[in-house]
Amino acid sequence: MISQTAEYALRAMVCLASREAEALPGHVIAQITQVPASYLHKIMKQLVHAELVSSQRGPSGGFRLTRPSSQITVLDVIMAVDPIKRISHCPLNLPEHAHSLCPLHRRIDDTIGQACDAFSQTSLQSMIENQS
Amino acid sequence: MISQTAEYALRAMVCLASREAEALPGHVIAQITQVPASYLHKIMKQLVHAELVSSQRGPSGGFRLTRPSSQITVLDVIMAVDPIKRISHCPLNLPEHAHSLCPLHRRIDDTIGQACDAFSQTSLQSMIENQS
DNA sequence: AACATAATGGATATTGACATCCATATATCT
DNA sequence: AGATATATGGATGTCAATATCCATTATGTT
Repeated sequence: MISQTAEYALRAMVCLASREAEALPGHVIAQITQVPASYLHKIMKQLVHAELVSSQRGPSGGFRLTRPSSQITVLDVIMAVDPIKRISHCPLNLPEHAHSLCPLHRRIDDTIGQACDAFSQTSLQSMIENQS
Repeated sequence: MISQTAEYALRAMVCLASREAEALPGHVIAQITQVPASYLHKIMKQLVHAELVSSQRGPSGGFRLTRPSSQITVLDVIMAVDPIKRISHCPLNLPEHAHSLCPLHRRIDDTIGQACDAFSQTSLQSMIENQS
């Protein structure tokens, strides 16, 4: 459903959300979220690039959210690190399906759409009640 | 959302559904569905093992559905070749999440569940109107 | 019996996601 | 200025999913 990378990114973002306004260094996030530290750095870079988190080098530096956790959705995070691809045309490339998907891919894409909707309606804030 | 293998399996099953009762050899299915023939054989073997299709060797042999297409769902096909895994426990293995998922994984698993529901409510038959 | 057709099984190759490592750049503190 | 802490960038390694290939087995036809 979602990739390992997206799972890691979500853990890191929930971790940051639960300590809002505090800058957390990468190795601390890695320790808390159980994500391999060296790989997490790759992911954090993508989140910085997507402007979901800001970074600060040097002592007492680290990462923090750029927006309140209520304004960041699960979908935002997923799309930043591992974009969900919608099916825009039938992979068979048949001429008769040029402008509308065949029933199979119509159905699959609808389901992808439902998942995106669900993820877009869930903010990070809503995940930090009771959260470790 | 679904793996390449599941996509291939679905194409093959829809292909068989649209030619019900006729045995189609693997290379014909491969040609129609644009799935690499040698890889398709691997997949067909899994579908046979799951008893969604039966196979017949020799001349005029091939594959055919074991049940009417109205009684096979998209989920049946996906689970046969690439089982969707539900999240049964928090991957962090925290003691406080031993018996209930944390909000993040609760949300993700709910979405997986919704997708499974959608796929389980869609029969192969419903995909063969207008289908090539 | 011989032949042709088709599935099955097993070994191997390719590719991309995941992961590690090391060097470098940047910032803070004393 | 020097030392330390931290992010960044690039090269490389690992592994599972995907894909290919060839030999073997089964079945129908002549």
